[in-house]
Amino acid sequence: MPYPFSEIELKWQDAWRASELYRVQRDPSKPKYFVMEMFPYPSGAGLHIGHPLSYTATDVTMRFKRMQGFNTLRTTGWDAFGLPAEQYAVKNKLHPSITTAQNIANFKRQLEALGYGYDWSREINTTDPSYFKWTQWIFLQFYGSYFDTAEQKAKPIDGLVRLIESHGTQGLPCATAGKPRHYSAEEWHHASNKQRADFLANCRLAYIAEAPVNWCPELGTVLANEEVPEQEEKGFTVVRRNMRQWMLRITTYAERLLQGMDQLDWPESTIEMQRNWIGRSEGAEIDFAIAGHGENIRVFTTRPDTLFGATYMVLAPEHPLVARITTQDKQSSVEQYVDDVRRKSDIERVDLSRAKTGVFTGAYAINPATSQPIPIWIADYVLMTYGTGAIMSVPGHDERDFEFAQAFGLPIIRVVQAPGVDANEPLIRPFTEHGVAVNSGFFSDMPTTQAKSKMIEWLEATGLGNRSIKYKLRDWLFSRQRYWGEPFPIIFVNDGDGDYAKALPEKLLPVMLPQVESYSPSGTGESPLATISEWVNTTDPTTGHPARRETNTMPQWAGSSWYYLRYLDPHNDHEAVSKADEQYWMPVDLYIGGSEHAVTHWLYARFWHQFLFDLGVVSTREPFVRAFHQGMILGENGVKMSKSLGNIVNPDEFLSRYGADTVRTYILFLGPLEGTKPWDSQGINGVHRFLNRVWRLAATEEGVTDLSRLANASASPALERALHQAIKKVTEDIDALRLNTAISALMILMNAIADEKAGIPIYVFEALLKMLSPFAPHITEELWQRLGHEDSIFNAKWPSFDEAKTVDDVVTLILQVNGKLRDKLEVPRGLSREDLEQFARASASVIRHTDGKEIKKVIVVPDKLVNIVVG
RNA sequence: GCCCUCGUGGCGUAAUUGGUAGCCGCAACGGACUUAAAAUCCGUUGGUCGCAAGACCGUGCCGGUUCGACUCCGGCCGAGGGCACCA
Repeated sequence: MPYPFSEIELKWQDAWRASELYRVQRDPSKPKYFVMEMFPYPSGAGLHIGHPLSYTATDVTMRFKRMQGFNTLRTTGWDAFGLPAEQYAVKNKLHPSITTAQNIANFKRQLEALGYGYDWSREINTTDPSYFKWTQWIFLQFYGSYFDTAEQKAKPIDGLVRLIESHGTQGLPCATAGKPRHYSAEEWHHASNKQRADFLANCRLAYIAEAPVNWCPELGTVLANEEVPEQEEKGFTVVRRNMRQWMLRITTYAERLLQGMDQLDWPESTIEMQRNWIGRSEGAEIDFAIAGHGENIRVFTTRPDTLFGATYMVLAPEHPLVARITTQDKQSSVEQYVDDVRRKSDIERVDLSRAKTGVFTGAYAINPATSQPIPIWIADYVLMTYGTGAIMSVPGHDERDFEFAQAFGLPIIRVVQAPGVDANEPLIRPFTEHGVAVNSGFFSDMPTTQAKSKMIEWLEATGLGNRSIKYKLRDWLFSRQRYWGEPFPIIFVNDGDGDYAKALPEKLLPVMLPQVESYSPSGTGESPLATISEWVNTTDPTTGHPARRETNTMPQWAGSSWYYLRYLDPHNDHEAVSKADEQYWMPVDLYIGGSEHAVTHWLYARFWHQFLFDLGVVSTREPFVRAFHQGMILGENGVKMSKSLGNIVNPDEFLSRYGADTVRTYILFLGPLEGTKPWDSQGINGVHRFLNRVWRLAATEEGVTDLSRLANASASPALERALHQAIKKVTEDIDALRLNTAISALMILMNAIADEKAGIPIYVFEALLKMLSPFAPHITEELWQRLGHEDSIFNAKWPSFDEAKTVDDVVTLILQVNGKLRDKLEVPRGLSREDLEQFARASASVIRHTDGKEIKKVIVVPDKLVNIVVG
């Protein structure tokens, strides 16, 4: 009969709730530890077995750190805006806040049943107006800021306005979108509100742009990326269509986001992924004159050393110069091509297997190195969104250019020599690696690295170009055409001059979602909010002019990009987080989340945090010093759990059969936290047996306390050693999140206790309980109480170990001949090399294998092994 | 195509980071207890050969470095994840 877990677990969950055991406050006398997991989206399906993996890992860490004397903060909340609630609302005409509240209640019940030590007084909910008020507030800060390119930080836009008032808009130290028209100080003075607003819109870190969305004409709605395949399967068409969107200028932080990762204790693969996502490239921008035009084409290249090999140029079809340089006779073919490209879907465009396409514009540029005319083509393999939207093509040393040149019979010349290849031999494939420059005028014979920097020097000296760094990272599309999201605190004012965007004053936050009749899409692609004219039409609260509200809503990322800060001060109604709380608790010491958030969520949150750092809202440059990805738990058949495969593991079943302590411990025992591993419903027996064995050390199966096995004595040397080894291993393993081996170490200690013939020393048993308590909090708290303790085990001190007591004074000496194991010997620790060698030579087995052979060498590793090498 | 991670018993895994491969569990088998079953406890369990002592093989495959390689290096095969014409 198993121990009475259900009774015990309910008892302690109630007791902890009543005593507010996990409620924490700032306490400058103690070091803090702030641990968190990715907060959940409260879906209608409830928890599945994957959720408790990261939650239990953080719970273990919290309890462990707490017992080590840290003031530990752990809480949770709800990432509750988002699509499923909205879709449910569309179907059932029920406000999403109602289903959200139901789902949260259900999730919370399940989390409590698992015995997690959350400080529920800090629970947050992204859809709560008291929360999203501050999400909107942060958006207003983005809107009210520009990025100072000289100081590499965000600053209030008011400062920029003062600069413009005195100096005009030329040469502002400010990252802008596009090429805005310029104003002198004088012109600015006379400009209209709209003109000023339009200019400043280009400088703000939150700005409006036309950006492509997934438009589904049949449904009359815009689809999220993850909805596209689903709807296409149903036979609906999805096309790219430009719509007015809010963007966040994350690109200005590219360099800082890159450099900030240097000090982070994050999975190497995640840092690598963020690095690739940011995609920094060093190179040069070079101007090519267009023959017969006054204008230049500016290109970006990472291989300026190959300039002599540029035999043609390619512009992106969307490049603004295309229309101007195309010659009369090429007009129709160019227009046809541009049109074709626009029609092509994303999937088609990124299909790498398809042959290169493009057309000649009829125009020529002058290669500034060779002074030779080279044809200008347009092709869709050049993207308008990267670099300058134009390239110099060096077919000899670039895969794509080579392919294109072959397809259209363009000249291919060699300007970088591969080792051991004749400089004049024709290229049969592009040589893209580094080598030595050839056929490159006075750059010839230089190794690639040197040729690059010399070429840049030459370009800068002649004014033809300059050193340049580009990033793949794009600005963040920050709006959705949906109902269930944070409304933007923005209105479009019409003061007779035309519409322009304007921030609502802070005191009008939060901007609430209106009640609507229908949550269905408006049909025009706009959000359902656009259909509510009494909400949309308003007046500018400062001037009284008529105005319209922004009808887009924020994406789900908005609320999750800063929630960790709100945990620190969740009820503050006059600031997002107080300075005192932020300075005490930040940074997050450990953040456990799935790898699906490795780039997006963690990059976005870092961006917001760095921005808030510039504003002085937070005092750390990075939010999460240590991050960790839990792996995935697969179904019993070893494949990903899914509804359609019917292999979803429901934790409720195991909770009722084995109890929360067993489920918690087993889920971590399954394997390394970061690994992907299948669920095995048989294996849980082992952990359950282990907890039962612990229970029976101090109680009967029926639940009656029985301390007869315990004794107020000291442990045998073997048990004493096992104890100190276990403390060492469990302590180090929990710190390193090797939770599976920590549990295994506890089982080994349990086995050693079982082997103890005399009474089990109480201090050994108590140490076992303390070390087990982060994993199995209920059973250990219960036994702790039965031992006579009045205070919670989680207020007890984590056991410490004595390194000297972890080692035996006898070691197993390994005897090898030619590296092969031949004998083992128990010998006292600390023998000299000579003594060890003597033991080895005396071994019968060693003698048998060395007999009659010449001993060439003897390797002795003290306290470990002797290896005799014979010829 | 490029980048990253990983390949160990029937299964999940472990191995002080170059020094006994298989710890801890699951499953299986044998035994004790029981009228019986469950639970519990004790034992066996990488493979081949052998009565045994023991020998040989064995960490995806091939090669290298080393007295010694799951661990380091090179090449290949396989699985998973990320990126995707980024000049």
